[in-house]
Amino acid sequence: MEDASLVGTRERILKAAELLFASRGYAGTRLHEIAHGVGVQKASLFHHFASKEDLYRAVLDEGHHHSRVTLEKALDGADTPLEKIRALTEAYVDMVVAHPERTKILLRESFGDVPPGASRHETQQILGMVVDFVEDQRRQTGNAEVDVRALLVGVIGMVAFFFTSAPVLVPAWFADPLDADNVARVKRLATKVVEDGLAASLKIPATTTPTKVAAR
Amino acid sequence: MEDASLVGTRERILKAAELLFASRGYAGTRLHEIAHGVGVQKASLFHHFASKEDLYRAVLDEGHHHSRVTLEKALDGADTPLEKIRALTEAYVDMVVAHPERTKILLRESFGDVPPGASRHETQQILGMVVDFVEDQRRQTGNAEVDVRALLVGVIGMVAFFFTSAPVLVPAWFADPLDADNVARVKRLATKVVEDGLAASLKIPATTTPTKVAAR
DNA sequence: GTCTATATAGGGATAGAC
DNA sequence: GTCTATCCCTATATAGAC
Repeated sequence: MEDASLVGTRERILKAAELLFASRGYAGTRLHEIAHGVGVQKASLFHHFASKEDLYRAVLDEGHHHSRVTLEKALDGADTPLEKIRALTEAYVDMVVAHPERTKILLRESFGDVPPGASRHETQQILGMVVDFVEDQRRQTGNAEVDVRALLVGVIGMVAFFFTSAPVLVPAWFADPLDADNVARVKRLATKVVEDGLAASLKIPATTTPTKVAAR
Repeated sequence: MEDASLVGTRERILKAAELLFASRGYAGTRLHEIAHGVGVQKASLFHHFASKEDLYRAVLDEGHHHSRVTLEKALDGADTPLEKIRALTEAYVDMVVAHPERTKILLRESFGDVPPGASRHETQQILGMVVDFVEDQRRQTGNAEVDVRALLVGVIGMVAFFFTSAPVLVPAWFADPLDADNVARVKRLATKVVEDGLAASLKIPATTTPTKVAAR
């Protein structure tokens, strides 16, 4: 972590923009709010970014890049297929927890909440990467009965929604949704869903003893 | 289903507004688009609703009301606790499938995408109703190890994301996401997650034979 | 109850001094 | 590279005829 005063204005704008785009959406965010968040005048933003749309795309690109790197690293860092899948799942949860705003923006992307010009290309590539890997494994075992895509989409929805939306919807339910307990809880749930879902396909032993969610 | 020409203009406005608010969000939706969807002039909207915000709230209220009625009906229509929980899960999936736009709007609500005045009161009440029921059952078995709230939030995220966001994100993956096959698939996955998650608490036998997702 | 015309405000973007 | 001042457009909302 570097001293905030040492990072360039461009970076501080990106950060403030990410925060606001996440909570208000593209159309709902006002440039003067972003400027205010940075502590600068609205007009100054245009020195760093050509337009609001350009700024949004920069935020989006950063998110895509980070996601891709994180997931690739998880995939490369583990050895066996089972370990890779576990690493992938945990890395995703960790990523969401570490960057809930970014996650929210990517979720918004999946709502069609994007400026006119933007495409879903990047996200599609990243999801494709994950699915390709899992399907590769699946093909080797010859099992065709699991829909990897549906499972992936379901788990993403589960994890992302839990950490980004639940706090807004029912703030009283999870005092601090990002605390270690909750993270562990969701990680366990996600891992279980993934592994049970893929058990038959990947010859993973089903983890399901009737769910005992151990206290921390 | 009534003839479209027989429903009042107010209802047709609500419907067009729901569609647009769902896909573009509150801030991203223009009143003239809604008017165009109805086939009427922009100014005419103000005869039926005092303001854009008022219209949005009406759409939201309708969604809340329908959700509450649907879930209450599912709860009342089943006998044993296990059947009630299954009915609840299936009813939720069916509701999402039948009204993806409404679902998207409620998801947006959980993003904080609401006009200044709105509150999350209604949604909180509905979620509370479900949780209260499940926790009631849980208390009778004395098991304290499952976090019903986390499970509920997770499943909602999984189901809602699958049907509303996945089609936008990766349209190529699910030719028709709302078709019977996909619905069955998700229903099975959701039911499994719920029942495995609650198995220990409700003395439900764990369903987990290593997941075999039967072809239709 | 719907229309045309218009008022008004606010937001994105630019000009140009410093 | 940041500021102040301003342009210009669009979106909500209103007025008032039909």
